[in-house]
Amino acid sequence: MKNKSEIITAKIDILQTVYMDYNFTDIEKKWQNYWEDNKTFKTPDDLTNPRKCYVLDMFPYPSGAGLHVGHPEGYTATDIYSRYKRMKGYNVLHPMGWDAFGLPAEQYALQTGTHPSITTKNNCDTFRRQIKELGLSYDWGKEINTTDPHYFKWTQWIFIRLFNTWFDEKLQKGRPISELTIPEEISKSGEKAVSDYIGSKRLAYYENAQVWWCPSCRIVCANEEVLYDGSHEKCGNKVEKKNLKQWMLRIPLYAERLLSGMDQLNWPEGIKDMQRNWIGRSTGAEVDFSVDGLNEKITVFTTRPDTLFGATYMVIAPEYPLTKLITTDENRKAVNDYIKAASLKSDLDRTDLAKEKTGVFTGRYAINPVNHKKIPIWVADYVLTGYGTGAIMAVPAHDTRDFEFAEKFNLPIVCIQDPDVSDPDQKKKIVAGKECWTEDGKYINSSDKSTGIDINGLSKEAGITKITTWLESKSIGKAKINYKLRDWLFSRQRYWGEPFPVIHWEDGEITVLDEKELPLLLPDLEKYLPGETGESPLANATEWLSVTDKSGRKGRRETNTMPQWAGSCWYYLRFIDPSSKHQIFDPAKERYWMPVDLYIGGAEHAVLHLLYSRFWHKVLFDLGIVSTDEPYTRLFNQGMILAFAYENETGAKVSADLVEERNGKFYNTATGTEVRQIVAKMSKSLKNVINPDDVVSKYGADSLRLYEMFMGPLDIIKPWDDKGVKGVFNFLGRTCRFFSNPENIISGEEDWEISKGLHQTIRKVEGDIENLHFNTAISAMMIFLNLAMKKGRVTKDTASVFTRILSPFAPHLGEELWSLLGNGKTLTYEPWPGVNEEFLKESVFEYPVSFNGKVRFKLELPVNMEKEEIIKNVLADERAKKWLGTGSISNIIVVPNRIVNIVIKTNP
RNA sequence: GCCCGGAUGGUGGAAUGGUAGACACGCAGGACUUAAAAUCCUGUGACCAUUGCGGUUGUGCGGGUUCAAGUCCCGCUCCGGGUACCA
Repeated sequence: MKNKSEIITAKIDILQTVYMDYNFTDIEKKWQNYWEDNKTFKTPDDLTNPRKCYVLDMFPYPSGAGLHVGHPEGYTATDIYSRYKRMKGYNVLHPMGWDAFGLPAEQYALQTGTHPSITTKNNCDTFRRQIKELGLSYDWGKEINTTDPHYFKWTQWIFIRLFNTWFDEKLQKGRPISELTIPEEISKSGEKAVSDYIGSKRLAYYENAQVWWCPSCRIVCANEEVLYDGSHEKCGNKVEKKNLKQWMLRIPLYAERLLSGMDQLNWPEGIKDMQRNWIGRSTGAEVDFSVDGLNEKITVFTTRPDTLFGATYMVIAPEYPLTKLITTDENRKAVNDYIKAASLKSDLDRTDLAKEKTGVFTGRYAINPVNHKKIPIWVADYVLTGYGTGAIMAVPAHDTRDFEFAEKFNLPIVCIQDPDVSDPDQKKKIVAGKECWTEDGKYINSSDKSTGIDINGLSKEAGITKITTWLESKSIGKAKINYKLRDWLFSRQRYWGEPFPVIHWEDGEITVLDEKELPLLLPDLEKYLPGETGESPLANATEWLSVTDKSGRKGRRETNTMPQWAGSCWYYLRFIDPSSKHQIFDPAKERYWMPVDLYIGGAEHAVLHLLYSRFWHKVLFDLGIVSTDEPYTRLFNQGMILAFAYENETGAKVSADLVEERNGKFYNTATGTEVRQIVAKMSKSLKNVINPDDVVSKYGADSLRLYEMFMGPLDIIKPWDDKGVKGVFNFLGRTCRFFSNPENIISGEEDWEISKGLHQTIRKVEGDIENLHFNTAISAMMIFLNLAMKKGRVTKDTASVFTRILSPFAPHLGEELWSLLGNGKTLTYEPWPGVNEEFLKESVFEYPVSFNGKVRFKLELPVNMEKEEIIKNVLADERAKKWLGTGSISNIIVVPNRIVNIVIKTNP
């Protein structure tokens, strides 16, 4: 028997467990289990629904560190969008998988002997668990893993297609190699010439390439990975140049298609610009300079052939093929030393404007075709082999870096453009070649009797046209479009990557495997260490390596593996039909789901991944394998999430666990000195890494999701602030307590103000989801909750509507409230509430009345009032008289339902 | 150097050329509590005035367009990211 007070306490306890507490841990577990058991997010098989939406995340590399708070940012955004689209009646494809080849698993294998596949599996398990705990609505039946042979079989299959495709420049289209016409003079020259010709057309080719080699990682680095100081981005050690046989892909052939395809895409303009700049199209001309005393010519690319008369010297890159031939004996040692020194510098280092120009004279001269003048040929490392022809003509009078070089080495400077400057002294200096003039001007000093060309007095456009036509007529030059984009180096000397389905035969022939032989599996190895010479670890797999064909010809498998890009170039296609055994995917499904409607990921992939992926997609499109020309219709880049970090007066970083806050200031607990709070990338060394697991256990997954969306616009860089999580946690707690309390839910007619607020909220949230403005959507829901709490009660219909619009953001709480409202099953497929315009109509508007642009008072008037009436009412107001004072009205602006502005002229 | 972003209270941020600072954090005060936490209520750009009404100023800096500018234009500064002596 209990006494009275005990009974009361017990009652309160029950009430609290029923509706007073926001018990997120139980709620989230319960609904995650429900979704899993009921396969709630299984992708619909019905391909007749015309409304489809393919929502894709950039799939993660499953690192050993587990999920980072940066991951859920994009994942939550796509999840909200997916859940919203389901409620809008769309068939939604929203998958997740693992980009699991890569260096860390291999390095771990080197250290411990653990096979990378084991490490990878463990990491994937951790990632999957963490992602599931966030309540993300992925169809786990569509999970893929790039290291799974069922997956990389098709990566190899695509490689074979790249190998067997050539680009028809006339049609601007990739075509099967069997459709390549061999020119007669080539077929006459024998089998070798024919196969060389075919090889020169394939999109994938094998060639000796000079590459950056990191001796520490024993890996070739892409140019993009070499840092300013010549060190490797990944490990920080110095890299060096090395010649290795490499697989290359001819991506520049698709430059025009990659450029024009972007016009119709709904991508951020900044990202499109970055891709355009990376492709780097420039129009100009190629001009041949003959070399004095040798039967050779050097071709240069220039965007300004009109400045040929100002070309007073020529520069070739140290790696230029003719450098040795051109160099005279007396200059040979200096040139050789220079080439050696240049080979140790990174491109960034070589091309840094702030650095002192270096170069050596070859001892040889070239002939300027416009005036037959002899101009010296220099070698300088600021000219790169990768761009243009690896040789330039220098016009020092009108190019600052050529000018600097010419001044330093005392080379002639000839001004050929009339400078448009008012200062006569400055003009004199420029014309005399003592100062550089980089703007345009009418040509001077630009004619020659011996060649008959004269462009003096012409403007830039006319000059370019005239010179180019003249060069073409003399067959010493031609108009040319040049691209910055280079062939893509597509092989790595690694173990943990897709093996190339390629055999090198003893007679020199290179063949690809037959489709039936795929997948070509990785051999099991005991040693994962690559050779010091640049040999891949696969060279250790002696049994796997050697092959013999039917006629007894011996061959060796390719030992390079594909880069990590390979698997991520086409994964969005496999998600469509991941278990397909005998084809890459079912074409009917591909036609239904493609293109990807929304693709969200980090801006760090703005260029490389997205460009490579678009390139593969276009090849597959040309071959009729996919049905769309572009893979991703709409792209969005989330901004990085940073964290607070601390530094002392000298700028030295202080570990976050050594910092305490007192009265808004921060102190180093070890030294007692004050430190400054800054915002920096999360890193182990700063001890400012936020683990999503900790946030989930403290506040719940819904709070983590909501906070990541509430922090600010999705695309900006923003710092994580633990205090901020409390704000959204409070909101969810209030929501839970308010809507789960039966006393607050009434039947009958809804209060007009609440209805109005509710429909405003539906409209705002809907528009904001479409535009990915999740922060303001959440704020709109907070405003509604504040209103509802002020009013104290809402109808069941209102509760039902609010629960549904909240559910894409906080799905666990959404489901819980939905079931408390008496619904038996998930709200995933419940219809998105419609907006009733009746509630949004206003009868009055509170006009801000301003005088000379400054708002002075407010006046409520009917919305449909005529302008004249409004003016009359405003001027009749006592307060207007005060602000008019003694001034006279010169104008009155009335913007209906917006503002009234009275312009006053002050009387003296 | 060039390209792309960005700069709004103590903090994160809001604002179709039309009331700057929504929403939230933090802070201050109050209620509840033995107390604390939690929760709820009120206030909160700065300056001046204050009994009350209120006034001045304010979106990195300097100009401009406009009846009206955080927003558009021109010129800068600083910060972040990318990066090719790109000929």
